[in-house]
Amino acid sequence: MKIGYPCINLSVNSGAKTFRLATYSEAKLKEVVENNIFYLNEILQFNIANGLLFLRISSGMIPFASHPVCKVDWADFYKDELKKIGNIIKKNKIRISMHPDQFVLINTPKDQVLENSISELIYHNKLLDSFGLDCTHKIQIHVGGVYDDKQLSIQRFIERYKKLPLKVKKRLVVENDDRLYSLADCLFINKKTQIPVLLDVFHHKCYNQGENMALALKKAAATWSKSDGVPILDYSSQKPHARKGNHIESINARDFADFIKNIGRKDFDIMLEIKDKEKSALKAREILKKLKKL
DNA sequence: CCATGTCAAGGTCAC
DNA sequence: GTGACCTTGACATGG
Repeated sequence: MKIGYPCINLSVNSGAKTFRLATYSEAKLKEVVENNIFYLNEILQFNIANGLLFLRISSGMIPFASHPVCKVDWADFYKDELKKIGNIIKKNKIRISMHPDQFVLINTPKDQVLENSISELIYHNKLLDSFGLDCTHKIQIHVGGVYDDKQLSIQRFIERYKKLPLKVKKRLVVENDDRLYSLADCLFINKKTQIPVLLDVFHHKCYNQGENMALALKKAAATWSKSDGVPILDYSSQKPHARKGNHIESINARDFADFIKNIGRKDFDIMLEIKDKEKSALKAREILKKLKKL
């Protein structure tokens, strides 16, 4: 069982940079990418030192990678640096995931949105390929919008998924959300496409079809094949006194321990979507040690 | 130097 | 109708 956190680390100087489209230049892109690769290594070193073997890499690694303005063959230009990072990841058995932005919607009715989404997915896959990582390193997306007709929108997801490049399909997993598409919806899509279902534990609590957590875990895990690796979970909890769906600032030790008791002997890698990032990830590791899960 | 409006991209819903 | 929210605030202009 690996514990991870998303994109940035608040203990080390994360240092990742981006810039505005208006100031785009090839030189600027190269400067920022070089910077981002350097700081990714800093985060990896922190993780290795602290036993955090799961990491979500920011989609902003290569700014504008999928935008027409970007003519730089960054994968080739930085191939040695990217391979070096990949070797560190592989040597230390770290698992990587990515989560494209909210603009990636393969079930959209709009051609332009679909085109942008596919370009963005190809970029994510290319980055993971550039590290030399296999397809257990996943890209997670949501089903998308409802567009006033949920059944039709699910059907569109299925058809669009089938037409994606093979390598993208092998990396993609679909995640239940907190309002529109539940675990049951994702499982239906899995039946038609075999896409693995990533269970977001918090979203499942927000929106479900009555499956208790133990059953939800079992059903989601069953959609992952050997080549997909250990099933991944996203874990968070409700921020007290905030709007439903807001993520908590720091992990609640008792809730997490209670949750872990549902998983039985099954293995999962857990991504903590919690505001204080690596701090909660370290706490989670301590809790797992006490429960003898590590 | 610092405050703050704005940033490639979508869609939903609480208010 | 607006704005917060979603994996993450950071950039850059104007004062």
